[in-house]
Amino acid sequence: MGITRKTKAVKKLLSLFEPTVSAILAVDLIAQLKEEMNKTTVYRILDRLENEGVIHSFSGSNGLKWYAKCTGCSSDKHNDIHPHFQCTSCKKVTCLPVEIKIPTVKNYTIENAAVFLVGKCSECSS
Amino acid sequence: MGITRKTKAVKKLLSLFEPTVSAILAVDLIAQLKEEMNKTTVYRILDRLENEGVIHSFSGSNGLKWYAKCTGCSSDKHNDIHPHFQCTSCKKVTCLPVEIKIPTVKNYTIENAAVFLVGKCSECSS
DNA sequence: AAGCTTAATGCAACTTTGTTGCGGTAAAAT
DNA sequence: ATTTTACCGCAACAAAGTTGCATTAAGCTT
Repeated sequence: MGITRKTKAVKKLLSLFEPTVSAILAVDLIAQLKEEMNKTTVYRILDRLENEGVIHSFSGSNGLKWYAKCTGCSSDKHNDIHPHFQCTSCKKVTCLPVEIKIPTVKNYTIENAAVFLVGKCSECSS
Repeated sequence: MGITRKTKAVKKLLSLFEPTVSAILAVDLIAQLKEEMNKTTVYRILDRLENEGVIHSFSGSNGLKWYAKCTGCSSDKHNDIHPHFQCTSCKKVTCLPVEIKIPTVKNYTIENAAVFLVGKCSECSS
């Protein structure tokens, strides 16, 4: 199976998620870490961390992959049914700590929901 | 500016959206039309039709682009704040005619929402 | 119906994101 | 210290989508 070791690369990558509640584009991570590690390594570490419930991923409206820290996730269950919000001004994406009410729809059994919201954050709307 | 002409290619492409309420992957359209038109043409027609409010697009959880017929859209305003649903069995994606209640979140002005639901459709859950 | 104007198309080459295979490296375990 | 095995870098690849440019064909005009 494989156990994720806390290598330098893993620690470095995790540190980038620390100072912020924002999500980060996989592509941006790769650009930011270009001097320190290979893009293949970045993708593989992200995969592993996601499987362990440390981070979670989602797709933005343009199809690019975002990653963000998890709160209360494990390898068994990903607790990422919260909306993700992107500000049209600063382009930042954040996880909103809001409970999403999944609608019940006749003839459909809904098991999961991904909600991507777009608008203005408080810093940009002032 | 450019006006979309009803060429053979456009008619053919539109006909594929007629018999169904399902969304179609751009990639599948290209594969299906391989003998009749170039993939560049497919992408360009899809772009034009979306700008005119005839179809709308969204990204699936894997980042691939889906297209579906619009109901009540114009070039000015896209009325696509409805959830999209993908069945985990048959993989089909459909537009759900349900009003989504966009949550109000402190410090955020929400202007648009993309909701992607996953589960089982009625045909597959029986 | 012939000619003209311009949108639409095909093709090839390219860009970007993400993946895979494999040889080499380094972290743990013994 | 040696062995085991996870991890990493590199290069090559794959797939989705875009761009430039020459050619074709709609739709007007007359």
